Amino acid sequence: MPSLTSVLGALDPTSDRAVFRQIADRLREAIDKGRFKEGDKLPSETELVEHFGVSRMTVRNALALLQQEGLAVSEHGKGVFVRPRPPVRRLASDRFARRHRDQGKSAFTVEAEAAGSRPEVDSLEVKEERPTQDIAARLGSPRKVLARRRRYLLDGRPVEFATSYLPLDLARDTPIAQPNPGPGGIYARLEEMGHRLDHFDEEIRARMPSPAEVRTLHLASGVPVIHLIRTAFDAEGRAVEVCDTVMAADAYVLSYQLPAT
Amino acid sequence: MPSLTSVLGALDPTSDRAVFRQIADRLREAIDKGRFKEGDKLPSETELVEHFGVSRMTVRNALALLQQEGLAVSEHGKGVFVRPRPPVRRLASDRFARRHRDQGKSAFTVEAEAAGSRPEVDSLEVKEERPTQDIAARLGSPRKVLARRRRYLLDGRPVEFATSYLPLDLARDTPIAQPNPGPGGIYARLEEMGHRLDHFDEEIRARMPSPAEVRTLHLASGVPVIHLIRTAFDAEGRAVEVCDTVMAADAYVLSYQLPAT
DNA sequence: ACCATCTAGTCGTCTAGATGAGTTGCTGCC
DNA sequence: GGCAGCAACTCATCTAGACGACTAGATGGT
Repeated sequence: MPSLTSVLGALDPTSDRAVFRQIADRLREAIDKGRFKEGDKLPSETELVEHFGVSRMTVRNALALLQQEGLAVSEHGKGVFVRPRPPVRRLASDRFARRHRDQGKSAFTVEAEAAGSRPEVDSLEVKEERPTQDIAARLGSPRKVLARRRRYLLDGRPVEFATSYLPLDLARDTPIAQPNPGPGGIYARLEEMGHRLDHFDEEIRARMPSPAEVRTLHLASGVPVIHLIRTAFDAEGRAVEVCDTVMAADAYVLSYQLPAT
Repeated sequence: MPSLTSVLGALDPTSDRAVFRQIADRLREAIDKGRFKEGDKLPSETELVEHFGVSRMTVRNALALLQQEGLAVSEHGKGVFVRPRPPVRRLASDRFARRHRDQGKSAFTVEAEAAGSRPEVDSLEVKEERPTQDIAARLGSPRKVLARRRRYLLDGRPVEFATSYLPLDLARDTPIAQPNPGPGGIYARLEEMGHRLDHFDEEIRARMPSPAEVRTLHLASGVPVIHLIRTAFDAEGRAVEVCDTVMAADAYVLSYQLPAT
């Protein structure tokens, strides 16, 4: 067990950089250099207080900084740990290709099982609603919409929360209004109903999660979300579905292939 | 001027929710309801201390929470303000289409001026380097690469930092190795040199910024970054360029159009 | 009119404690 | 051996106060 001094060094009293930032710097360096690896426990607050000769609030400020940066997570009663990087799921831009729609399982399930993970879907809710202004504008201002909400989990960890909106006049009394819309999902049903899909628009934003999103996705502090809004258009140019997805950013890499036209 | 009580209400002493979280909840509600608008000053720490009857650290914890959520920013000596949402720049998936490459200006400059903003590019650096393992793998393991670094600003605000990597054997002694590669940028030069571009791969991640990125992009706390890695392939399937871009997430919406094949 | 200075108000940093609550492992009883 | 309970350690929350640094407006002199 190397001494704390050899791992963290000491503070520079002549520096005008705040002490808690210097402590965070030392810890960050140690993590970057591999002195602490993913999942390792960092020195306890008490140990850092004694090592650097500062008060506990100063040490806590330093640790809070690392958590905001997404480098560390604290666990009450246990310690502060280097944040483990969960395996990421790669979303290819052809994930809605027709050739992926023939199977009975959802794209999420197929991909997850192929990657050796245990997929789950919960919070399934299907209901009719008045659309928000934004959703209504994207769908051509329907009075009401069908909303399909669900949460996706990998190996028990929630990673994504999605809501699909469809104009109610289009979805009412169809399999799309059922909790399970059948093989190939709602896109297969839409095509069967004569809405041949032409293209999708996807808008991507990144931001910090709301408190509700932190609860739903069990997000550690320092983990942003990716907010993806996809609109599906049929061959007549009508927007037939808007899917609003919030993803834990540490669980995803989005991948797009663009032709160089 | 409405009283603080009418805007913020009081705490619930029977709740087991931490006091600083309750204070943050009250402030967040007030912001959501429009009682405080973008750019408005929140009550000072002293005012909140007196209103809620708690110590200053408790109030500061509450305000820190709002800043982590990206809802507020503090300004030393002035106060804590509801974070203004800067106008976002939308990046379309056809932004590298040939038809956009004819003009003398860069895509960034043209788009920014069209949107009425004042674009700048700085930190221009062009040099030869040994590639990192990741870049090397994407480019077919060249021994050395040409790296082109630049930072983009809109109306004086830095919004994006990008580095392009090209295999050195391909870029050496060409206009691409010049600070200004000429009209249409390096993609026009690559095509002139016989590398007809075929397609781009883009990988998108979101995460919290490193301290270096906070400095380079002047990021407020609670603002994540979007990390985009684009690889350009020529008609022979060779990777001719990798562009590594870090964007302030509050300044961008990425937009992709996907065919429903 | 201009500018330097003062001052009140603001957030930033740090100290030194107290109490509470979750986790873990040990100890001693059965 | 098994288990209940205790002790030690962890982070979470909160208090009360001190000093520093930055901002902006008021003051007053040139």
